[in-house]
Amino acid sequence: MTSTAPTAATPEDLLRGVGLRVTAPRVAALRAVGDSQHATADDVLSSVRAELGTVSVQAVYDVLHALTDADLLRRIEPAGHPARYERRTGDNHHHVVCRECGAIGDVDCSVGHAPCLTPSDDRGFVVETAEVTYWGLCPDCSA
Amino acid sequence: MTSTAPTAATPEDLLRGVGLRVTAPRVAALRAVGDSQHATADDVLSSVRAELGTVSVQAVYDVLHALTDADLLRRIEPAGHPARYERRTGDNHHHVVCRECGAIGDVDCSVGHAPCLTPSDDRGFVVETAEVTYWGLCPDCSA
DNA sequence: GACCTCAACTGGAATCATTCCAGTTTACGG
DNA sequence: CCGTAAACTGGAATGATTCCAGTTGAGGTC
Repeated sequence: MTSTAPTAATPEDLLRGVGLRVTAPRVAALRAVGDSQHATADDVLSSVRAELGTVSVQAVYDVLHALTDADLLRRIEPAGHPARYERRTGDNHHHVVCRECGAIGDVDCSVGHAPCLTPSDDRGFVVETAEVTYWGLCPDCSA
Repeated sequence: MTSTAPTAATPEDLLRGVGLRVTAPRVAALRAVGDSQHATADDVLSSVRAELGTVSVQAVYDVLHALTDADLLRRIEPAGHPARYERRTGDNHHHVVCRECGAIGDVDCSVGHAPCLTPSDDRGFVVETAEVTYWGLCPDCSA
């Protein structure tokens, strides 16, 4: 039982919706990320293998890339920790990352309307996105 | 020797100031990072070797860690790119990172007083720092 | 100014997430 | 039901960084 959002679309529908072929690894991966918040590629690999049997490492990376490119998943890459994936896309929310174990929590943009979104001086860069990361210790590790 | 203004501290003074032994690799690394803004470990390795001859890879990583721990350097770790180091520490300024080449620019905190510094909901995490990264294309790569 | 000790350095092997490659399978439009 | 591009397989390679065991040297002590 997943989040009963207005978009209660099945993985199959989601894939078709963005014009991607419906394959077992993709369906399984999409479900795996939905079930466990902020799963790593390795987590996804385990889940998918548990469900389907033999699936190559490469397949999972391919799938995660395809889904990320199609905006069905969002990739989070905290410095010093393997990348993690989540289903919440589109809303620009941020993350708290545990320095110890790499655990991640979602944080909605506090000031309401994307605060730091425009740099004071863009240094000639064409800025596309702003990303806020909070670093600290998760409940478990701060014991 | 000439005891100059406190702001114009030599690498040697900086090292002694934080209680670190003064060694050739450290002095050279400190200078290398100061000269080229946002140098990678590899950049530093090259500079240090150009100055001193043979220096081990490990020595440079050790040095960069020691200097970062002592707050003489700040480490920036942009997702998908090797870590970079800078001399500006203490002030919480942020960075623009080029998606293409990994080039980095400094950005002072726009809204003046650390805007997103407190998450709306800390999820039980003990939050220590907030980090803002702007992603885009540098002047060269946006051509 | 020689001595001692632990921090710092050497060099080579190992790690880990991720990607590259060449060949095989499969979804799905025609 | 067929053909083809897109997906997947499995194994080797990459690249930044770290681990390890042994050697060197900075700087306090006498």
